[in-house]
This record gives sequence, structure tokens and C-alpha cells, in this order.
Amino acid sequence: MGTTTNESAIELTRLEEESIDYFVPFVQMFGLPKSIGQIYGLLFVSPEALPMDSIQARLGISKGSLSQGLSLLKDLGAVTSHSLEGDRREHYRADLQVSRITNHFFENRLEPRLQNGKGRLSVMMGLIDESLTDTEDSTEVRTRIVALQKWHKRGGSIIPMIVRWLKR
Amino acid sequence: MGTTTNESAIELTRLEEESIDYFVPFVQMFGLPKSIGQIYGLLFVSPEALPMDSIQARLGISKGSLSQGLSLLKDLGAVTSHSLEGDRREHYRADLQVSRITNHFFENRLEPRLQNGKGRLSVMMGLIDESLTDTEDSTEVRTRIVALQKWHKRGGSIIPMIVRWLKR
DNA sequence: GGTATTGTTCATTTTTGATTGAACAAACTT
DNA sequence: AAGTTTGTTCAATCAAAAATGAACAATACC
Repeated sequence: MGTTTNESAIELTRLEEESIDYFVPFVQMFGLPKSIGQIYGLLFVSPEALPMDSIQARLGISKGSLSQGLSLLKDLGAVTSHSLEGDRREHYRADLQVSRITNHFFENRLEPRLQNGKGRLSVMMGLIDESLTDTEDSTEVRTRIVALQKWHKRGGSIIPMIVRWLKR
Repeated sequence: MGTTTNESAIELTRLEEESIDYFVPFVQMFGLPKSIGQIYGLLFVSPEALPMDSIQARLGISKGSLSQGLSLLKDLGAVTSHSLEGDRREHYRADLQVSRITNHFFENRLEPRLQNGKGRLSVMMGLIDESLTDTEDSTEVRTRIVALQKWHKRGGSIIPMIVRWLKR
């Protein structure tokens, strides 16, 4: 049995369980909370859009988590919301572009830190350069920082490639 | 000021501080604890190999963390240990192949989960196929799962490329 | 053998992050 | 406008992960 079980929830189909057990570890790889994976996993195998209360009944998670989770997923573009005539509740549907989730990781989690790192590297280079004493040690350290800078640049340049590859 | 400050620690040089503030967020991106970043960051700008007690004095972290952290870093190949004649203590030096750390993420964190996901996808496909009723809904869901499978494969195939790119 | 030094392990504590649910707001209904 | 339904916010609680430090090896030294 997977990680899906929950006493207070309405029974899930085997398919829903599998989907959730697929997406929970998936989103966790990218630093997102479990609840996000549960929500997306359920919606992914739901042919029709679902309202909040029905998602909640299925997953047995709190209204709060659900509201926040859906709002994040909407921000990522991983779910869309739809109003149905004759029903006040918003209905949510999964966008099947899973890359919406991964892109969030690359663009919001990696990118800014790479940017910040770039600044620190310049500072480090400056510190080495202004240290007058040109000992063997300082040369060794300079070499290391140069190598790191190179590697950093290389890492940064691969991200757009990955993002492009994962979209479509 | 960065995240480096610690009352009980021996003063760090500006360079050490910057290096630590570079590597702490870096390792955290890849799901490793802060202490790992501190240790590696300090070693990275140390021209000579350092013994545990001196690292501890510098960083002001516990012996336990340090021992575990170094052992992990050694396992990754991100630091090497050296015995110096006339000194009982082991001395640790950073390997400048930063990719040792990122590879750990790709190979130990992503890869196994992708593998697990692959299995779940087959199960999902099976569930859809064995459901006799061939409604419009089930066709829609089948389409989604096929798309996900395709995407999953694509994601898996990019990992070795990334790893190769980041090494050397 | 006895003591000092170095390093590891692991139960406890601390910290961080996620989840809950009650209070609140907004929008609809009659 | 009073009541109902739907959804959001956020302080309090809970859970997971990391750090601590004391107890325990292992090794070197005399």
C-alpha cells in the first residue's frame, strides 16, 4: 500500500491512489509539500474539474491546506479554475503540462540562488585580489575560486536548456 | 551580514564567510543540511587540510554534526582525508569538483524516484486498460497518462546529460 | 596496563516547515 | 437584510529534519 491511506477520506479509486503516489514524491523532489502532490495527483486523473469540497472529501486534508495548495498550483499554471453554470463553486482541473511544476523549481528556487551566488563569487575574487601578499597559498585559493566561477557559469547556462527540454 | 555569524566560534576571515554563504544555500538547493554547506565552504577556501577540532572551532558547530557531515562529504567524494606525519588527527581537504555534490542529488535523489514513478505509470496504464467501459472520460484519462509517460521518459533521459555536463 | 586523544553513535533537544481549523470576508439566495 | 454557501487567512499545533552533546569505541602514547 502507498502513502495515500486516510481514515477520514472518501475511498479513492486505485487509479487515483497510484496517481497520488506518483505525484507526491515527484513534487517533494522539487521541494514542494506533500499536499501539493496529493491535490495535483487527484486532479490529474479526474476527467472532470472538481470543486474544493469534493477534493477535500477525497483526500481528507484541511480546507486551509487545500485552499493554499490550489492557489499555489494556480500560480504555477499547473491547475486552472473554471466556473460552471448553475454551481457557485469554482472547479479545478489539472493542466497536463507537468513542466509547470518543475519550472517553478528551476526558475524560482535555483535561478535566484545562482544569481546570489554569482555576486558572492565576485566578492571572493575581489578579496583574494586585494590581499597584497601573493603567497603560494593565496594562489592556490585563487585557482579554486576561478574554477568555481567557471563551474558556476556552466551550471547557470544549463538551466534554460533543461527548462526548454522539459516544456513540450 | 550573512548567515555565518556564531558567538562561540573563532572569527572567520571575510573570504571564509563569503565561501560559506555561497555554499550553504547551494547545498540546500540540493536538499542537504546547512552544516554540510558550512563545512564544505570553509574547506573550499582553506589552502591546507584542516583537522576536525579546528573546523569545529571555526564554525562553532557540534562534534556530532561535524563528524556526520564530514563522513557524508567523504562518501560523496567532495572531501578527502589525509593523515599527516606527527599528528594523530585526520585532516580534511575539499575536492574542488563541486559536481560531487550535485551528482549525489541527481543520482540518489532523482534517479530512484524516477524509477519508482516508472513502475507506477505502468500500473496506471494497466488500470485504465482493464477498465472495460470505454467512455469518453476514460479515453481522456488515458491520453493524460500517455502524455505523462512520454514526459517522464523525457525527464529521465535528461538526467545523465545534466550529470555529464556538470562533471568536468 | 593505564591514561590521553581522536572520532563515532545515537537518544534527546531544537529548529524548521507543513497542516490544521477557527475566525473572517465575500458573494450569492431568498 | 438576514442567512447560507464558498473560499481565504493566519495563529496555533503537529511532524519531520537537523543539531547537540554525552556516552561510547578505538587508537596512540607513556
